[in-house]
Amino acid sequence: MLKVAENFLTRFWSRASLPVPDQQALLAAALPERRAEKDECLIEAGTSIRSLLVLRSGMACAVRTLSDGSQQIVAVFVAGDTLNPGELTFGRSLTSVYVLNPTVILSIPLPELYRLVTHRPAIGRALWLETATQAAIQQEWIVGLGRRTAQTRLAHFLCEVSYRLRLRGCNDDDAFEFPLTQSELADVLGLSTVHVNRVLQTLRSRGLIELNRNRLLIRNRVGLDEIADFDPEYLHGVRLVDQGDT
Amino acid sequence: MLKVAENFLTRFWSRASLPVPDQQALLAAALPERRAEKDECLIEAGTSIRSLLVLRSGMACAVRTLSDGSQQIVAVFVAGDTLNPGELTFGRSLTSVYVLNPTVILSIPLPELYRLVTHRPAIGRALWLETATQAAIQQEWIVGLGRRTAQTRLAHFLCEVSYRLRLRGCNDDDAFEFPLTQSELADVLGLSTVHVNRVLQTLRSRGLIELNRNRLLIRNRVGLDEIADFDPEYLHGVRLVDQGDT
DNA sequence: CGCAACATTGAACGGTATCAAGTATGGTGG
DNA sequence: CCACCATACTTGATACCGTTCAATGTTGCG
Repeated sequence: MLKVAENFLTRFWSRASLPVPDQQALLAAALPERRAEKDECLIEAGTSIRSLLVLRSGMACAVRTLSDGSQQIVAVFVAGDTLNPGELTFGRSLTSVYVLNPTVILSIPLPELYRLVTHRPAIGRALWLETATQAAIQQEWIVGLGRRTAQTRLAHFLCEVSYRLRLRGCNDDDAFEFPLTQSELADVLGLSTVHVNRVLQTLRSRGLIELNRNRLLIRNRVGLDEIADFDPEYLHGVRLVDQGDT
Repeated sequence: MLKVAENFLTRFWSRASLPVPDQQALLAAALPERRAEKDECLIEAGTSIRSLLVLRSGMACAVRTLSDGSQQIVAVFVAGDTLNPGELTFGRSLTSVYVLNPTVILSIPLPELYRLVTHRPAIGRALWLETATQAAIQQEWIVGLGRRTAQTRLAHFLCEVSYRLRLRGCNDDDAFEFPLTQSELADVLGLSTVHVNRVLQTLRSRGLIELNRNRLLIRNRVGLDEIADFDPEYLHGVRLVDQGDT
């Protein structure tokens, strides 16, 4: 009974990635890919949504700005992520999305997308799954912000980004491009830039990481996982669109 | 063009609540409603999901327990909320869900649900929307945990719960049942129980709220909204199942 | 009545913020 | 090629918000 249900579930959700015909349909409906540069604003908070955005390469982040001018980054996106799967359902965006380093963006206009979702239910389910995956990541951030120390929080974030890049095949060894400034890290972790700097240095002095000029090298992954209290169970996303194809 | 798109969107998502025939189909597929008492565990972390759970009345919360024994509550559910819309897509739960006060639970077995979703796409979209709504609430919590003071965080949480209850029609005046202990509030807000107590008292002494014996009375809503930095824009959920019917 | 859970209070400690300099680093125009 | 500037990073001193520990008060329930 349980076995049957699980098989059915696997077929229903198609965990690995969207079936190829559905992917092709999505790509066919998309506008031509376009590049975006660092600090470019892809989605402005409060604006109505006109299309689904997919990050083909590079990184981006979603930011909330408070009335006192402080900021909190509520999501970081890597290649392959969908930038606004949940916001589609609201019709307007609650956050602003900014580019962190040079990226390539795929854009699918909403009317086209809704037509696709209607005729290809797997696409709708994939977007739902993507929404749920990002929600799971956010839950983990809540746990960190609420109950973990600055050091654990930072280490955990580095582990998460590394793991997510690896899932997408962008991170073969333990070194990768890491475009966030310390000030942006502070806005991710709910810390001051000064404290981010100090915590980074303790991680460096313990031989766990190297970080400079937008590159992160994990020297001791086991040690980092250790102090990060990192368990990747919560990262079971789907690849909406495969990376390889054009 | 924009107008057309928005009308289409409204039809596509049916914002208010699920069409009546779909609701009836859901209710027909559900097991008989059952009661659950305080502290009962509805979903255990790490367990595989067997059914969709809907809270018909009462309150519940989703908890993550860390390796050092500390806890973080990552979601609070009120009457009408779906307890695991996103977890459906994973097949297993990342959090434990506990009952906060006597509740009534509706349970729809997964195989039935998938059959329904296949034949009634509006149900799948409603669950997607519910997932996105809960994700939006979690984003707001991230902002609070990262960038707001204890006082603002607490006030904001009280405003949020009050607003959500009002959306569901469970909160006509400004007083309502509020079953969370100070220790549970601490686990929501990422604070110690001692500090929750002190912040509560400053809110009381300013004449903003009264809270005792599981009842919360908001004496000065405007003042509370003020220090809470509360903007309900992020709460645009859907009622998956109306409250009135049986 | 008496226990158990919850709430309240005080004192001392500590993690992190804030303020204020100072030091790379990289890009730009002359 | 250098002087200049902006941005990012580093470092120290001080203050505060919130924690921890410990004790006491309160409420409700078997």
